[in-house]
Amino acid sequence: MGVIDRKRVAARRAVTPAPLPLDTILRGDCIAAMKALPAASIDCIFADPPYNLQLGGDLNRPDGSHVDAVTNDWDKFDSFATYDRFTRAWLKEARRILKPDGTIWVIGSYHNIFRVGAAVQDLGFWILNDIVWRKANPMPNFRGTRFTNAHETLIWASMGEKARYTFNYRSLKTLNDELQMRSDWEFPICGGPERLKQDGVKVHPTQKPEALLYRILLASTQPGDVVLDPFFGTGTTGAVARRLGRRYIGIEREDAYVAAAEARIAAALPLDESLLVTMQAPRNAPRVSFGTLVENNIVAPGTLLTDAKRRWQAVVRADGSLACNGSEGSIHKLGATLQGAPSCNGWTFWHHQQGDALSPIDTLRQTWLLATQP
Amino acid sequence: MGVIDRKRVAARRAVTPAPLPLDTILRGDCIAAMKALPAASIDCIFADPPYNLQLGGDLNRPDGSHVDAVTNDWDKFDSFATYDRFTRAWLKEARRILKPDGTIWVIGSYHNIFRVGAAVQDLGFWILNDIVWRKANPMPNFRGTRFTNAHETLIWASMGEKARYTFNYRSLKTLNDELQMRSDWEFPICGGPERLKQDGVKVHPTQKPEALLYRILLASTQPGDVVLDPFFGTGTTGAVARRLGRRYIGIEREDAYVAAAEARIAAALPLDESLLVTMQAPRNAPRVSFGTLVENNIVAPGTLLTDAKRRWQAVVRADGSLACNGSEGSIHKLGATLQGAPSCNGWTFWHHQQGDALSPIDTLRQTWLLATQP
DNA sequence: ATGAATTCTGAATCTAGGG
DNA sequence: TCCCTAGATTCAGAATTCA
Repeated sequence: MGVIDRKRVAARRAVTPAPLPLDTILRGDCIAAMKALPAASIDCIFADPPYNLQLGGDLNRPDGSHVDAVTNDWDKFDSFATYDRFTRAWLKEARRILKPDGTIWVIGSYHNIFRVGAAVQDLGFWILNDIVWRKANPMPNFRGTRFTNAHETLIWASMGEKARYTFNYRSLKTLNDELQMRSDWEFPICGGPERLKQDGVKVHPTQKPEALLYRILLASTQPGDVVLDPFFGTGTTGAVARRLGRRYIGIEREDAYVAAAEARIAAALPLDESLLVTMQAPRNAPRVSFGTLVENNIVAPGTLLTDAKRRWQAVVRADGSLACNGSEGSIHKLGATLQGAPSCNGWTFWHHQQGDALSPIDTLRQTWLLATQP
Repeated sequence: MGVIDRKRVAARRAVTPAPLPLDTILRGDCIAAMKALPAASIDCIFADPPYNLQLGGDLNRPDGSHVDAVTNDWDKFDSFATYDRFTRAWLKEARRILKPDGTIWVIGSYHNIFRVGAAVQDLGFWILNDIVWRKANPMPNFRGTRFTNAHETLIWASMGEKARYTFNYRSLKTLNDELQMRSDWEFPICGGPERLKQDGVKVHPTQKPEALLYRILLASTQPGDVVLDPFFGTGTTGAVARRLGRRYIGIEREDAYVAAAEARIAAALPLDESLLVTMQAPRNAPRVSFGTLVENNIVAPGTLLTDAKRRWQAVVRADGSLACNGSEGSIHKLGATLQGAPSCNGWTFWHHQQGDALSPIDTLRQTWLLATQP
């Protein structure tokens, strides 16, 4: 449970097993290929499995054997069961190779996403969000028989309820003009120069836009992390991973897709490392205690602090504790006590006189950090 | 498979069985109550079952106030297996009492919707659409640990692949300014005078907005059709059905909810036709973040931006943040920091080289809007 | 009375680290 | 594993209070 900080990220990267086939495309069946990868070795998985049950050619049984051509007459229950077996088989392997603090993304439509989501939960993953990709330019419903199918759904899950995971909250908030990123994302469908074509014909029927993978990888991975895509197709995941300084492993069965993906990724330009520095959460800054400021006489014992509305006034004591009206405690504890609140961030609650105005003591901490950090 | 025309609708209404308890609320367990209804007698079902939220401890806002969460007993289930049994039991009864050309709607969140969707498919329903309700004003993620959970999902299904169903395509297109209605709908959450309160406290923790039911009933029922809601709550379905000239049957266990629903429905007035026109919301221009331009490579990471007088030069980073002389932040924040101003419109402050001249980055946003908007 | 400012609240699987 | 403490964290709209 919780978001991973940088120290921990560095520690876990150091133990990444050596034999991973980094930045390559493994040709073949995704379940067999995943079986050959070491356990707990992957930071993030993005999976775009086949959507439509009637595309029988895309289905394999858990043992790897091919499912014979599905006709229009196939029995409905049987086909759902077949799809479920396939889904649970590849998800199980995905779970085996993910690190304990890794996450998995799966994209789908109403044809398959409910089955995928139930399987994700049944296998012990813990859903963090479902994300809606709103298509800016979806294909209309030509016959006027339903609502325009204008979105697809992504599921984002960690390894379990208590598992840690990476979520670059500050980066995403910055990306969204200082508003929390929501669970509904709008992107155009993949077209224009980005859409891979061969002799004027699109190479892959469901090529995903790079903007979608850009947001996914920026949100849930760190530079250097290993991203696996078991349904690699024409390699959108690999191209974006390379641009963003992440390592990728792709798995793909069709030779034509592999060839297109390799050319495409080779042409993708990695961003300069300095550009991959993103906004960091304050929790990743070194911790400074209030006592440090007192010890260094940034705040002298005897200084009077008040809240923003001057309802309470407390005196700083020699050990960095505060005292007010017979109550005492740390900057946090006393703030909580006085307000009758369960908790309180003392850094922003307590203020000191700064000329005519009041200034939160957090500014003193920032000054101290700037002065002491290299 | 297909949309029902009016003649066929008239024919099927003629054989509606007599003993239906129309426009009443049945008090009790939804499965038992449905068992007492005749088979193939209902035109449409709207179901808002418990979501099985599985909340942890208490949650406080950053200002210390407490979040009033859904802690009701009716939302507690032992396990996924228990929830699945409950779901399949009520869906099975729903299927029995629906007419062959009826449809069912179920709303849920990522906690339960995948299980519901899989059950819907397993029981032989045919999913017509999944619909996303985008909340205009969702509760934020206070801890910064995930994406803001800003939507809920609806499943709309017919009785089978070949089943007929009602879809008022023209009505919905008119409602949507002569554009096909899409699968993503935006409404505010239920609040204001519409939200039922008793002594200042909300009567029901999850009251749905009437606008949502309005669109559902307008899309998938005809005047006079019978709409069943097995989780009636405070009767949003009944109130809207009455306004739109549909008949309703509600099922609800909690006496307090039943009483509130009865009073509410009695006060609901059939809607004047002129009001239908005014209920169309104007489509406001979508907000575009600077990050959108970066994600879509309109502005590449590494691009240099300056202010109009070239006093400062900043580099665009991968998450859409800017960096300049050791300062960093969003286009707005960094502009404010450099100028020592409290705020700054980054769109007009920052410029990029355009031939020999400088051009504000707002022009890039305008170009993007023109290219992506219909 | 009117507008500005402040407060309140909504289906939420909502922390991290050390002892 | 439990307990304790530090301290990081929110958006839109409606309701209410204040000037």
